[in-house]
Amino acid sequence: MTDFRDDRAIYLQMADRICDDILYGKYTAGERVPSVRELSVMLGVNANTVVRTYDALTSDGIIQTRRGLGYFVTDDARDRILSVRRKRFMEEILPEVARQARLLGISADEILEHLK
Amino acid sequence: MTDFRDDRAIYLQMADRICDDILYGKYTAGERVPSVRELSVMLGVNANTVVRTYDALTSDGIIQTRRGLGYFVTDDARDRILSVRRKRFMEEILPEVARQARLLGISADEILEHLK
DNA sequence: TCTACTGTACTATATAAGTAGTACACCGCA
DNA sequence: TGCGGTGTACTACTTATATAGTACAGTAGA
Repeated sequence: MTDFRDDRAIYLQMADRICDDILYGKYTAGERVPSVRELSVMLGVNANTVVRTYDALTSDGIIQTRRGLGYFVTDDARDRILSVRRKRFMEEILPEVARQARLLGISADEILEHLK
Repeated sequence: MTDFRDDRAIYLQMADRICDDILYGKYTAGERVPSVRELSVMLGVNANTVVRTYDALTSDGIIQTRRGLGYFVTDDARDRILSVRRKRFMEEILPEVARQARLLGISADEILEHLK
């Protein structure tokens, strides 16, 4: 049960990591992701929690299941992730960062300093 | 029960808002914050949830209680909040934003564009 | 003193999240 | 065919959140 935040559901954090890995190129289209039991051991998490993660990713069209074989990355997984992530980044994360910076008296230049 | 995210405990989101209000200057040092029952009605939340929020803020030294009177903003509340927020902003939020931007192919200039 | 507010402390219920374990059906391969 | 790995579907238990309601003690002011 290593390095998971306690302020967010583990199965959602795991889903984000899988998506990160797909963006990084660790898992490519058509490729198989670790099995439920494999990943549960790898991350020290219960198998049912992995199932919840894969269920979520499946309903988002990121992966698809082949009974008896495993879960596989869909062809448009990368595009779907990029689309959702970009939208959230622009419409939620950046505005919140701007608000926090204003509240904390941190200048845009100071922020730019730390973005490299 | 208006505008609370479902990915984080309500009592923690409420605590963040109280801190925001203190930074904004809505509540100043020595000033009284809304009573448990008042705030529960204002936000459409159960009174026990407000108690949890105020318990958390109390143990963080942001507010202090006077039985029969209410909860009051401590003298160093603002400093405490700024300290914690700045640390988290610099060490957690900004690095995560940088990572996301790199992953999504968003340039620093493009980010700076949205920070105003 | 009385009243109306305050914090405080309970009990009870419901749901989500996570863990633990078992069982069964499907698939590829030897 | 049999075996091992796979997804799938359960039950059971625990904890954290959140709600609902009640009760009691401290405080200020009429």
